Amino acid sequence: MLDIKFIRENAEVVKTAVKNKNDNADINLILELDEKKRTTQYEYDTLRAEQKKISKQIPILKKEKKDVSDILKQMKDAAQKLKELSSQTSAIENQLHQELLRVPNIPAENVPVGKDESSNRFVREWGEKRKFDFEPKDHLAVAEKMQYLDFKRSSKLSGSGFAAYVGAGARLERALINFMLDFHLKNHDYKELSLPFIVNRQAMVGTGQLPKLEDDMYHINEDDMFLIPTAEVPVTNYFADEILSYKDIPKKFVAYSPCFRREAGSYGKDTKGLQRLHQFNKVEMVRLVHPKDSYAVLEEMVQDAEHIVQALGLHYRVVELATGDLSFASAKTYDIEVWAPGSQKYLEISSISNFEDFQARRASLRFRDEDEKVKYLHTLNGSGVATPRTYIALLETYQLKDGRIELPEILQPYL
RNA sequence: GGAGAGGUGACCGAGCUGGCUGAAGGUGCUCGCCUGCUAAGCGAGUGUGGGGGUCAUACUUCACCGAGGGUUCGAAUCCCUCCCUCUCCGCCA
Repeated sequence: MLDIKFIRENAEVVKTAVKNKNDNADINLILELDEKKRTTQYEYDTLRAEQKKISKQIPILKKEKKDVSDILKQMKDAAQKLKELSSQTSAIENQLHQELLRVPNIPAENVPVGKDESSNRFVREWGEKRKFDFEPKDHLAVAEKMQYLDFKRSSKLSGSGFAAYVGAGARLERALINFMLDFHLKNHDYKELSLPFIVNRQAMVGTGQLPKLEDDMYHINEDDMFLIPTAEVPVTNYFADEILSYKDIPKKFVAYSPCFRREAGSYGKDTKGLQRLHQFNKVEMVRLVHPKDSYAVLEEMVQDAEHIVQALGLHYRVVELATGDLSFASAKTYDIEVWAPGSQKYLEISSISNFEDFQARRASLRFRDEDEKVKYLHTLNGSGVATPRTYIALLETYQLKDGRIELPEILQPYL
């Protein structure tokens, strides 16, 4: 969420940002509601102050045995008027709040402006595309030969968009998760969290999935709860509504979770095999940091994720997202795309974002700084990394001519 | 699911026979004093959010005592609904 004061004073900046993000939030409506809210509230505050003042006199007058029936009568009218004003104010306030929750975060200054991923900026790459002396198969073909996956049977259970990992194939998936968690714990000094995979509405609002992206979330009607689309949600909201001390930060967490996404409106788009699933596993990094550090930390997190891909010996490239490709809540995002030689394309396996104070404001994540002032934290998160597409890259990169695969040494202890 | 207890400021904890309570006391924190250093001690200050006001302070006002309603001139205090925590019982693993 953006600060209403900031919007009030920088309306044009915000409007440009909204446009660059291909969003349609109505800033004029917000300004109007803000104005209206302040007027109504001022009226309420003034009358209420008067009411309190007079109310305080009543017991004193009574003590002096004076007649207060006139005052009481007059106060009754004031009370009625106050009731009206207060419900008016809260109605406006509510509407304003709902509108504010729909305003996207402002892209950071150096983010390339552009309407979609075609404007993304290449940052760097690592390794190179593996060369084969035979025609490399795609991951589905490899998986079939190895009997790692069974989509026919998973669809019997849950329809399309779900995977069944079988035998050594299931083990490889689990190996990846454990390897990545251990790697971050040992080499990057993260603290592991294992949190609920089902969260309430407030948590989803806190990280910015709601209200805009509700259609893409799995909702449990009976309890008004949601299956998490990423561990970012429970982990980031972990300290919601608290005021930490500057001594308590930075926080550095890594968490494994399954991720549930309805992927509404993405039919047929790169959905083959493991590419796009309604349920997949991911190891997520989350940082809660002092505002002055967040951009340095962003760079660090990209490298934390890169180290994983490097350890697996997979060729990848890093791109910086253009404004139009940034997510709703993000101010700046890097993607890591791994090379899948069988499919002959790069697959996004990690998205690392700085949200600045956007999520912190929604979830009320604050800290008391050295100067005693209460400030919003900056939040960041990044995949470290998502398993299905890493799985694809592994199968395709390490396949042998005879159809078997030879996985990197570093995974061996987990297999 | 049933019975009981409870949810108050960064934290702990009073108040809960309605007005003098934004809220005692303590801890923590900040500043000062004291101390050879450390610890202890002494003094002062210290809630969050919004509005008005100011160059900025000052000042002023409103909201907030789990959430939402209600009663009342006036509610942390009374009533209703819901949520959460703890203890016991039941149920399932």
